[in-house]
Amino acid sequence: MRLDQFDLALLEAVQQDATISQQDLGARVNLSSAAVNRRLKKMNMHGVIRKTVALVDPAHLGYALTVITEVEVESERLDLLDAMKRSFLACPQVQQCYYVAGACDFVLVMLVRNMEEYTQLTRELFFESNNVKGFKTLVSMSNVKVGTAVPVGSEGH
Amino acid sequence: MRLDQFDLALLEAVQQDATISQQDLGARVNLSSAAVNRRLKKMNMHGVIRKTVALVDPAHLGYALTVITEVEVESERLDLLDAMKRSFLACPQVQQCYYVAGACDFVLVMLVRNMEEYTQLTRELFFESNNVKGFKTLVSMSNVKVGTAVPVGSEGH
DNA sequence: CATGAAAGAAGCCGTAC
DNA sequence: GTACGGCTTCTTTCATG
Repeated sequence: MRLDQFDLALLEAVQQDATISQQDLGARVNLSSAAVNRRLKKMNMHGVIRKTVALVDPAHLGYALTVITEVEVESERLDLLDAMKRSFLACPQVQQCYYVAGACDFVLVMLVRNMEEYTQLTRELFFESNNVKGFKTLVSMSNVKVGTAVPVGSEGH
Repeated sequence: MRLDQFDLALLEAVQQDATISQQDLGARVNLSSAAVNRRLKKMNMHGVIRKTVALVDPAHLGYALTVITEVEVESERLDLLDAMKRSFLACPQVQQCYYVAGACDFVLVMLVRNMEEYTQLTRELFFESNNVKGFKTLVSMSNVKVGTAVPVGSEGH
């Protein structure tokens, strides 16, 4: 799908705040509310906009700790990797999981209430998998930036 | 702010899809649309819901690569660290940045169009800071999970 | 104090131009 | 692309347990 300057301007706006009314969006990008409606609907259908969600502050739900875990696997056998991926996907505390090339194999970003909860999770996710050679834990002291906005237009030099 | 079962059920729903109408939400949790409206407004004001945003598919904007970078700093002097944090915050390709305890000091999750863009960013962010001892690059081969939903209720173990 | 019902305001979205 | 109009959704008020 081809995106013009109007689409990009709309994407930039709704990535910051999806509650802005379509006529306010129109005023911002110089378009009628009907045109805004059509463009947003199109981008939703084409998957440019994956979904619209509320972002919840983890602290208000007791999730005080962000932990990053680098996991090294024993075997790269596809069925074993898939089983691991599935267990990471199913775990609600796992916010993100990347399968990476490099020194380790998986990088996980997790949200936990306390260290006990993390310890418990490492048992479930790593020890019980029987395919984890080792893992390294990095505890976040400061979540400097936790963003969701994809760069739009010419921001990225 | 104290959250009851209704609030938690609403949070769980709007974290998945914030476009559901308030009366549909009400039907789901057994509450009138007016009550849903009041509760959502309250949680917005108290910061339990930080914001509501559209999630954009990076691939549709040409951002094909996810790169994780572990940065080791030269000096832990506060003013130098702050300057680094600011530069990470200001960089739109940096999706997340954590200041961590452990083997390295910063973990960055970045979204780039290609390796050239990443190389260019490492120059701007790391070499020009004059406070980076070294960094390790992990390229994601598969974004297994990139979620935003904070666990709610008894999902956690 | 939070709820549900109902009325008024605001926003969405199809049709026409 | 814009302008209009019906229809849905939101939001406030008010009486109630």
